[in-house]
Amino acid sequence: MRSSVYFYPTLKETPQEAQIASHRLMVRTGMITQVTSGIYTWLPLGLRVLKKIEQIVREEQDRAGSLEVLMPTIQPAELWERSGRYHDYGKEMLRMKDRHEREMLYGPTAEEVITDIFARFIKSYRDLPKRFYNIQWKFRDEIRPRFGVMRGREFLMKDNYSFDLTMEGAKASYQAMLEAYVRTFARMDLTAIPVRASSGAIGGNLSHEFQILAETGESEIFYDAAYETLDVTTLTLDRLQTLYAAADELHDPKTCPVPQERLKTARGIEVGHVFYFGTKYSVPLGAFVMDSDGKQVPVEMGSYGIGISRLTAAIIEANHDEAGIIWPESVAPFKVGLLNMNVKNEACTKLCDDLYQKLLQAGVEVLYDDRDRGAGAKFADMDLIGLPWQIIIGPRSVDSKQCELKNRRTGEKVELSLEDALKRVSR
RNA sequence: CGGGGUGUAGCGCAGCCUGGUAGCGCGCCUGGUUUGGGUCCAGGAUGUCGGGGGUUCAAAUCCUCUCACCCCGACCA
Repeated sequence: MRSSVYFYPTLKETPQEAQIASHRLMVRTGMITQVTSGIYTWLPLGLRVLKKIEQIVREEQDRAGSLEVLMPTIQPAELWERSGRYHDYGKEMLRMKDRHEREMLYGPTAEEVITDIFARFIKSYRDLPKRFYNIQWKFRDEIRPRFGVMRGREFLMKDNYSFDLTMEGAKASYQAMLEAYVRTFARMDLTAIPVRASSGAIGGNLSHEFQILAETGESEIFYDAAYETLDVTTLTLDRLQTLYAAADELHDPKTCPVPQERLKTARGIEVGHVFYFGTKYSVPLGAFVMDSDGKQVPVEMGSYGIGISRLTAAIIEANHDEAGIIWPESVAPFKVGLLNMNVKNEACTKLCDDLYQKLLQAGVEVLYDDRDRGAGAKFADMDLIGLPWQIIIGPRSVDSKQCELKNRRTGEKVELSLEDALKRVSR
């Protein structure tokens, strides 16, 4: 993509409403722009990141044996009256009426819709287990939206719902999701620790939140120091249940089993939440199957959320410096920034254009800064946007046939041939 | 919802106390200059001063109502 035709309105100054690093940087890089409180437009650069995160989440959900569906953003109140949540949910639910005066709502979550679908189509234990997920915009009319997309009112969430015949089956689903989550976050270079949590409005009795440790996290968490040396890739539910980690609302110093010297405290950003809630929805919404004895039994359910739009902000919180964002390669909007130091120098521009074409042919996602701007402005913009690699070509490259390759994270710069730079970023 | 704050050019802000021609920096446009860390020079454009009502000869400024946004808290994926 050429900068001259792309759209990423970068700002030198920080808009006053942006208080935390991720919000500041998302606005300054032109990833998002606010429409009204807690509601944002995703501009091209931000949307690329959002889609990459979404795709990683999707791949890991698929790998875990879940089936993607797409449920609507608007739901009828009637469904929620059946589950009993229409009145319980309170003001956080955005309600509206259609032209026939029927009560509708902008879905804050989708237990009712998916459970109803299950109930209508699945009748036998032989069809279990089943897990359905969808990646869709949700709306919760937060009391106080803040921190940009970290706590927006409209947000993109992956929500997965598991249906099992037995509680043991439900625990296996829960375990599968735990594993999927660990893999998902690891692919974004994030370490998210699962902590015990209250199950809130969704209800149930087994629940973990995935927290990314960050200064600006909204919740305080308490955890066993053993977490710090934990190999999350082999984490099982049983092992997890022996470890102590709790968010502030569940932590009680009097009953905490961890000795003081091993108890750690930190702030965390909740990026995922897993629940087991048994038959809370299957009974009222009629999600019963016939078991092998010919009896109708309600299915055991769980639900599993990942805040995709929030993850964008959380990744930035965990990956930035004074100059700007430092994207992990897996979610970077482009892998490489190509900087033409002097667009009026024809030989220099030809070198850049040629390398740009080769990068495209090699399938490398590249943002080519071909604008007629000062060198300093280009460096500053590129550091701000935080693409993992920068290839810098100037008039001096014309004779030397060398360019500079800079690693945004380490700041390391090396002089090398154009061919070697191409090879280096193509792998 | 309680407490606090802010609305003046696209962005960041000054002006308001003490009423009298609406300003600065960045950005934007034109021309030139510069081109390896936000070049420099000259010229230029851009405002329902959040909105309504009031006081006054005169309101960005005073009074009043209202709207929006932000921060702290309670709440929460």
